[in-house]
Amino acid sequence: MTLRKAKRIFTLVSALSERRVLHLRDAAELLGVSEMTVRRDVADHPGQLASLGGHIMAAKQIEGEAPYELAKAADSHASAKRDACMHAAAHIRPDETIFIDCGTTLIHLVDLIPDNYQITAICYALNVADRLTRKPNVTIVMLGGLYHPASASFSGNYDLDVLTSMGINVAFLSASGVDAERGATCEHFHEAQVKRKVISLARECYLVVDSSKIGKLKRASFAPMGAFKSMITEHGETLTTEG
Amino acid sequence: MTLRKAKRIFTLVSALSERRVLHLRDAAELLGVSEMTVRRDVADHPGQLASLGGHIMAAKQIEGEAPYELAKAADSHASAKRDACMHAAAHIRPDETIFIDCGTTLIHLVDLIPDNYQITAICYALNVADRLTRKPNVTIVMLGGLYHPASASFSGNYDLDVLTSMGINVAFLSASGVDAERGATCEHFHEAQVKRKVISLARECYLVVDSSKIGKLKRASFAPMGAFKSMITEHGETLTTEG
DNA sequence: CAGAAAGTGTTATTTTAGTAACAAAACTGC
DNA sequence: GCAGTTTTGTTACTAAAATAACACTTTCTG
Repeated sequence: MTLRKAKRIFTLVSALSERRVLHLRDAAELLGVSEMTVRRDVADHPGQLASLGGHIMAAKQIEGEAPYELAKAADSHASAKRDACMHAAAHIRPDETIFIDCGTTLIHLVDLIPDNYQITAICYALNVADRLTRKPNVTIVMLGGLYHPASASFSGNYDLDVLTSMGINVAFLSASGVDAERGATCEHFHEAQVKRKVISLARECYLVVDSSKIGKLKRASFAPMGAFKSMITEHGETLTTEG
Repeated sequence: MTLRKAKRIFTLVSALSERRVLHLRDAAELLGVSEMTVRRDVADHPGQLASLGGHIMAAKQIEGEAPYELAKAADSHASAKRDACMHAAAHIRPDETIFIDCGTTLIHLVDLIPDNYQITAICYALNVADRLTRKPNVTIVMLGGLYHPASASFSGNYDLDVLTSMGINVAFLSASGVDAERGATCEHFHEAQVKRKVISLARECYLVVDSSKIGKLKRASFAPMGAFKSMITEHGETLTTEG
């Protein structure tokens, strides 16, 4: 690839980081080349650029496998997750502080926060934070640390202190495995650490999962079922036995 | 709007949360209506859905004013910022730990990190973190805290301790104002706090700005020019007088 | 229940996007 | 500088998308 062409690609990618879509016509003008050349440039860089109905955009924006690695399995049971979150949303109340767990399940819950609710939301996953920024009246508190691509989440001891200094009204937790005997489990140990801390601090905890998780057991255990006020799936809310 | 139509919109929005784009044809089939009706549905809900060359997608995905408020002024001096970052990129070395400041300038620097470099990157802005996740060999450390939409950055006292425990080889700082006498300044006080801490810890600090910032003075002062090894603009590197 | 209004599907038409083929220009290594 | 290659632009063509017009159906209203 020539230097000139590489420069064009770079200019395009840069332009797309500002304006999300660019019409072929405008791109051609921007680069000072013909539309055909832009088409060819885009076709030669399927990893970075994509063309869609005369417009070009960043490939990541349209390829399913989005910003985070976790997108791989994201779509599985998506509608069940969404339905579960619709039930969970009933526990979101204005002027309260909520905790939103990582994973792909609770993303849907963020979308369901009413725009007029004044909410403080605590999270520790990049995809959750990103989604929260679109809510006009939500104050976001993020727990930082080392990034884990598998769950787009962060881990760090320092931030657990932040949690202690906050009053959490409602915590929405997700899990990769739910077992009546052995409780809720997840894949990553650093997540379990955060979950446990949150559960110990929050006034109400809800486990939000799609029903495919029931009966599964994963490596990192973080809570017995009794720790939750209820388990919420696409079928509705189930009070946990301990009450 | 009829209930039927509302249901269709919901189905569409849901489908788009899984697959990012949906062809008109597929959408029509999914909804069991004609393509024309889908077109009309999309046209009637400009806030949620958008059509682009025969494909429909979530409006937010293509509307410029994206995830962060800072997108508003993002494009001003974009090419100058990019050029400045190309000069700054010369100071990125493999196997080192770098700090990347918030703002729209250093986003370009992230794009310029070579894919084969094993880098640890510390940041405290959502847009920077998001961009960093696309780099295959970068370990990300994020400083969390309270989210500030204006700069997409986080602030919190807790996280400054994380910095102390890390060895920072190179810090890339940005600024909204650069004044030979009064040094580097920015808009937000919480940013200045982080910047100061980083400058006190890093082995090498570079100020990366486009030249439009020179001569300007903003509210929050964070360092004299001598604190930086050099100032890098689109015109290249300028050694600061103190050396 | 009649009439109006809104919603939907079909067809025809215009516009735009995608493709292919070839010629012109620019770059490459002698 | 010259043969060969690559890159780019132009044109003509094909496929697809956007629009408009109209007929038909459903829903709403009094």
